[in-house]
Amino acid sequence: MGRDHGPRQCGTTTEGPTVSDRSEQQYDPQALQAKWQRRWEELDPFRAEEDPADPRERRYMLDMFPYPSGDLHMGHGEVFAIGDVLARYWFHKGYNVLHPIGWDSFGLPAENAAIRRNAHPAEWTYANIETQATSFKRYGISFDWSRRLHTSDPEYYKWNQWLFNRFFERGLAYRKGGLVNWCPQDQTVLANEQVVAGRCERCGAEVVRRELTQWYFKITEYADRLLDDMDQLEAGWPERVLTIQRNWIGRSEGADVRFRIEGREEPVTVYTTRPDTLFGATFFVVAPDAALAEEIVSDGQRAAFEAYRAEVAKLSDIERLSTEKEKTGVFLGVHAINPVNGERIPVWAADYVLSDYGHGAIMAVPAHDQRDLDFARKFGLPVRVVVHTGLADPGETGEATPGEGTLVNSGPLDGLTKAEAIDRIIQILEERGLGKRAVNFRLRDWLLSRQRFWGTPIPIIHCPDCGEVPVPDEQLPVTLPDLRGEALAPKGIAPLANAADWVNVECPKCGGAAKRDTDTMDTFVDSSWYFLRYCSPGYTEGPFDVEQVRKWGPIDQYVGGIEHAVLHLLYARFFTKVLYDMGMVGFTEPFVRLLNQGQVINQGKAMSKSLGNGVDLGEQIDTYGVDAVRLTMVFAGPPEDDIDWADVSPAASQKFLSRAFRVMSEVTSPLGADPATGDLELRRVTHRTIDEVTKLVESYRFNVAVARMMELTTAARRTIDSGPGAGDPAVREAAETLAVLLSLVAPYVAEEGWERLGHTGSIARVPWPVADPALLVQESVTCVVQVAGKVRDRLEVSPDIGEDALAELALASEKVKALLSGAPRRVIVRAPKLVNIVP
RNA sequence: GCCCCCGUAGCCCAAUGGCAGAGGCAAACCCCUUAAAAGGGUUGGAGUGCGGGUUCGAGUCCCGCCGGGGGCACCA
Repeated sequence: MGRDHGPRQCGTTTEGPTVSDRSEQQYDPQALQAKWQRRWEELDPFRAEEDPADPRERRYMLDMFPYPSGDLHMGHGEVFAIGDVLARYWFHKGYNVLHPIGWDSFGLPAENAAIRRNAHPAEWTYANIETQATSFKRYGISFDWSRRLHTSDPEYYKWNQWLFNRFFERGLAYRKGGLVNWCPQDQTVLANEQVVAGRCERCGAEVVRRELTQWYFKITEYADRLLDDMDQLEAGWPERVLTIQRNWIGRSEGADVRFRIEGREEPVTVYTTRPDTLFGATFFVVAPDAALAEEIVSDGQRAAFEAYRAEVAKLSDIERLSTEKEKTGVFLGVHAINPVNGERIPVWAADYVLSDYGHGAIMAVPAHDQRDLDFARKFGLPVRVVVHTGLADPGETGEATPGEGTLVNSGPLDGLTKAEAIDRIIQILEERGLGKRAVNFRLRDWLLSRQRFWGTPIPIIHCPDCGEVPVPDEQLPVTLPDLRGEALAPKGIAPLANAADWVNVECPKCGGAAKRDTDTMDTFVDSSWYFLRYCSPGYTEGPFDVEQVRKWGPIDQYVGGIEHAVLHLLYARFFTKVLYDMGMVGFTEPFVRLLNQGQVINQGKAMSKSLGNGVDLGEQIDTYGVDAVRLTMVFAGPPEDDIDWADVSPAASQKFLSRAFRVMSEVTSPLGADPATGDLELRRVTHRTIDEVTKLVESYRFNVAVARMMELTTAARRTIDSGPGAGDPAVREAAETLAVLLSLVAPYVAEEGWERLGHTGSIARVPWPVADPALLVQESVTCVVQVAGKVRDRLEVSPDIGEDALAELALASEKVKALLSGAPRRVIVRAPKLVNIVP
């Protein structure tokens, strides 16, 4: 990008100081950046004030903190540019704003880099953090740098461990064995939320199932509240995110029904959303990996069952979940008894039943459930219609009939509708002790242990006598041992197990020989509460100062990508509720308003090395300047939309900023000139712009707000060139307004312009302009006169004209009269802008 | 398969149910200039994916298609 940004050498430069040195008014972004970055360091205009005596209303603005994977990229450029519009707006509005920054600095890439370079993950991590911090400062985001935090600092992750202990005490952190998602590439287990379509969310490798004992957070205990509290979010969160979370939590209502299995003492419970179809159950299915299957299989069928189970275990998630896959299964050689009609039905094992949903077993009603029907047809099992829907017999067509209808073949339920039958059968089951109403969730507990190094050690000591013993709070943090290079290489077990000195400890309870847990926490634990830490970043008595969080929280505005809909955002909501129950925070939802910015793509595709379509943020800034890049990000379209960098023009942004800068530089009226004496037409534009930009910023329509700033610039330019000229006080008013509005998006040029207008200090805290209502009223408006919906005439009328007067005026129009024969049937008047005459 | 969102000039995008165009890119032309760059200015161009409906009036509301994006997807 060999472009010269130095001051242009003008051939006409004269000796000594001159009044109109043209280079003086040249827009040189790089020079402004250097100058104002220094000034901001001195002036420190973005510090959040903790003083309780400060009367200003508080606002908390937060952007999702970055992972230090290298320098900032285009995506960061977008989020932070958008977030800064709101943060800076709040500064101008006179709020006491908290706008912090930190780093989500634990995670796998650091570890992989360390293995490659035979180094410690911290070296790579903290070097990248410094690079990003420098870039952020250049990018001019209004951060309070004094609150900076890094989750990989022991001062931070100590509190992950402290919180883990609290969760453990409350039974919300527990260990259990079972089939888990294993990423063979990253050599670690994953939470359900981190598996997308059977692949690792991080690296894209196909996930396999493994039987392992792991730590979990009991997020399912909060499933109901996570769902119900979304009512609080309806106003401030995008509907899309709420829908994704609702789907993910997946609440369903139905009944638990107890079936006896021949040869087994205890009845087996199944969950069904269609208890009304109980009389249509013709077989029973158990998940092959459920303990129940192993237990009840008959001797004669055991070999077949074990072979089947082994085959199923080999399948990857992608194969197992494929909708094209034919149903498979094996008869277990036993029968279950239908509790309502005493019928004997065969028990099968099949992998379309999941061991970890409901009770790992189902009653199969092939007539009214497609999956059961597919299975029944494959294995020749009977199909019995119990809900008459008017559709053809599923046994014949292969199409199950899950819809509404009238119950048949169902004893006491015959003749009832589906809804009536559900209520009735639940009543019958409850009376006879055979079942009860039940609710189920798709959400699973959060698997939080990871077999990797660069994360928070789980503060548990395994003692042969005492079991799982938490590391006492006063011994926290459990810091990471000093492992580097090859020692971190994934071997299927946690790297921490390699540090013998670290692993072998005394049991805090009995003093006997014991071992530390060698897993680390999912890094989503770190980000589940960091927003609370910012309120008191140096606090040593707990994860955060409860009093400070009470003052700042909850977060008024959160900005980040939608990819965290069921990851970070769900986990953070869960943590907040637990902390609420612990009495540590006073709110149940952490983020009042959420904005999901889109992605920056290029030529229709996500940027990637393999496509070679990457755009480098630093290079864009070098070429066009920070302000132009930020303006391009904000102006490209609605913030939620993706930005295709091939469709936008940072060069054009730079041109506009140059124009705006010249307007601000050319003002010749003195500071404090009374705008009331200035050009009325320009004043109207200025005040209309203030009014509109204010509303547009508050409703996130930043791209339109920028368009209005462009119009104001054009209007001022015109007044200077072909109106009353640069000395008119209205031009000063327009230029000063422009500087403040523009400072949300292009802070450098705004600061410099503000200074050239004769002001001192930073523009950042200058009060937001207020539109004069008198200047918003137009002298006359154009009224459209339609006949039968077609525009036939225009009238210049007073804005406060009455309906009757306007109608009269419209009917008096020659053009209208020419089209009317006789009295109109109807006249619709929307004063002062429209009259529609229906002939 | 089910659910959600989006289709407006060549392109990115505006438009409380009320004149389809605010802004930008690109294009063409003009001014400034010895020339170019920079700068200033002017102009043209869609009837809103398709088909119905409601309404005095539909880009906007309703129904059905088509296209694009996203979520869930053996969750009983």
